Amino acid sequence: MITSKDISRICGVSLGTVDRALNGRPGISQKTKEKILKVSRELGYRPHLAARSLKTGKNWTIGVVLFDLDNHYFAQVLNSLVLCAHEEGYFLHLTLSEHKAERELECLHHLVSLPVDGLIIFPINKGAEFTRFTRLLNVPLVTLGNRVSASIPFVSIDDKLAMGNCVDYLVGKGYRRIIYFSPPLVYRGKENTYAVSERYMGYRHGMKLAGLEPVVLNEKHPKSKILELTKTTGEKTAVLCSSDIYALETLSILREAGARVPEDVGVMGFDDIDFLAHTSPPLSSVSQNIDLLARTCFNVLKDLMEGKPDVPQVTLTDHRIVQRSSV
Amino acid sequence: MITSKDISRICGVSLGTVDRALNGRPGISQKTKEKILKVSRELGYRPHLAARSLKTGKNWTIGVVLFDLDNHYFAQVLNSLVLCAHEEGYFLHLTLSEHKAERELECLHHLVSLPVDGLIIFPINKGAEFTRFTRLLNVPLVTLGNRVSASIPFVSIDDKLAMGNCVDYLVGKGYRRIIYFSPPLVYRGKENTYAVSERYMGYRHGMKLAGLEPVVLNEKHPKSKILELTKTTGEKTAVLCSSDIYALETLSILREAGARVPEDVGVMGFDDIDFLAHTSPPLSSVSQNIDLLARTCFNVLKDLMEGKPDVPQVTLTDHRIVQRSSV
DNA sequence: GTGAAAGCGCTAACAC
DNA sequence: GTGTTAGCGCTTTCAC
Repeated sequence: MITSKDISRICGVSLGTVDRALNGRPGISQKTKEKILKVSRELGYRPHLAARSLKTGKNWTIGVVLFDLDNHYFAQVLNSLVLCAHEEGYFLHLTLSEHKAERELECLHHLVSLPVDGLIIFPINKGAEFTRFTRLLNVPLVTLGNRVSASIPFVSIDDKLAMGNCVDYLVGKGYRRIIYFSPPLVYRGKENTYAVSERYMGYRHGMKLAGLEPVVLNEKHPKSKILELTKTTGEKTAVLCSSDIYALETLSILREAGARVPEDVGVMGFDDIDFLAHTSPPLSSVSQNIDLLARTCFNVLKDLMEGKPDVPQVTLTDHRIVQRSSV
Repeated sequence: MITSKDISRICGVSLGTVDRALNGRPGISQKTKEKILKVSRELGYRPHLAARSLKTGKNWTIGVVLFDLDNHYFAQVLNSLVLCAHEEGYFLHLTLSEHKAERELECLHHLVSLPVDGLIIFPINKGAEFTRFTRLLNVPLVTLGNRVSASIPFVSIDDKLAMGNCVDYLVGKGYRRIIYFSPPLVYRGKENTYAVSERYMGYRHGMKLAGLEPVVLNEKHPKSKILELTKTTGEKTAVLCSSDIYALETLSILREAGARVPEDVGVMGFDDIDFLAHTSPPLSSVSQNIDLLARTCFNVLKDLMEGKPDVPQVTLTDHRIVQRSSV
């Protein structure tokens, strides 16, 4: 690697002069400047960014902690985050917690030690202890999707409202039996399930308003239960899923059992991952405007990094129901 | 942030002693060691990794350049790469080129300047000039999927062989008209389409061996062409796609037109992204064992970083045909 | 307009 | 066993 010291030696000038040329600072003659720039171009000089950061305290790096990229939704979010960050000159350091609470803490510790200028996480930890932990990190941090506490900035769609809208939408389509399919209860209590809970509350609330009886499905192996619950009863029935992943699963189970969607049973997802238009029938879902979500998240983080006062603790972005033909 | 200097001041010892305690080097009494460890634990001391790297020359960071995460296949690869890297103590710096050749060069420049210890890229650039460019970076580099030149290590499945296997498989199933659906020609020439070309050659080769006439489809808006080509002709017909993305598109088009899959037309994908089991009918495809691919890629890079001699320039990992019910 | 020197936080060689 | 020091590559202040 070629350093500014090399340049200074070769050009027969001091380090200060090299810096003036390279970083466009005043106090240098046109002639020496050109010479230095020429030499550094020829030698392919590139500043050692870590060394620069060490000196300036600015890293131009954001640390990201997700649990995994299995769910394409997170991959889409990550994709948008990389792009937003890049527009502002930042780069991303990516870590995955694999749904392990302890691992998430390790990831955060590591990122802070790098160091990074800010953190974006989709947290699985929760509670007062984790809040204290994040405060001790002493790095601007924004949470996505799962809220941790009132003191940690949070960006998401309004999951509760969105799921309530889904219920309204289904009711408007004439459904009277709306079965809610959400993740197994195993995770509850252990993991941060804020988004999951919000969506569930939205469902409960919507059902209450519609005067309908909630029916919840959250087995690990839901096949028999789904088939039992969706047996034709004369009432128009739909399975409303807390995530597209479950909607895909439901669709497979129903198809295998020979049930027609949406004629016999309606199915609706949530998150609107890219593939839904290609299922049969194309799945209706709730779209999150991921670009906006990522941009908002990044902007909040930027405000925090710049020390702006009164950064909102909660920022909710839009959602909309995507009508396809599964309900 | 709390530094080793802080610790040394608080404990009333020198920096050298703090370092001996913190990094388990010999030449320190049990007593002072314990004291230093206790204090640093209490203060939540974390070494400044960038400063350490500046001194040691080892960064424990791998730079990654992908074009995007839209195709879930790349998200899955990235997921596996993060996990492999983590097992060996490495972290990933992620950049996206968005299919822009110039941007890919920028990403590489940036990553090298950070600096990183190694690079994993899914290249869109190609040719001698790019080969020279990567050599000048002077950082161990492994390419995934798209090969650049004989001098740059390359890890992938054997795309040509795999696509040839697909043809054999379809022929074995009685298909006599096998239409190949691959990306629009627009990219050819501009972008590195090594993987795409290999797959295409595998198709041509397989068809030749089977004594069948190749039919290729690569329009940007393939709808009318697909419907025309798959009109029942008495011959058993399948659409073999160069990527699952196209298979999903084909499936949608056929469904919309009322064609039955696989009764009227067979469809087969390539890459086996997670969702295929959930389409209707579930899509047959070629599975890449992504974990193995990622691990292999990382191992090759590790060998390069450790300066091992005779690191293979080409490493091909396994593939297998996943039989579902679309053909 | 240019040079010299200090220092970011860390490690490691050397002195005592 | 412990302290001192130099230096990784960079920026920045101060002196000339």
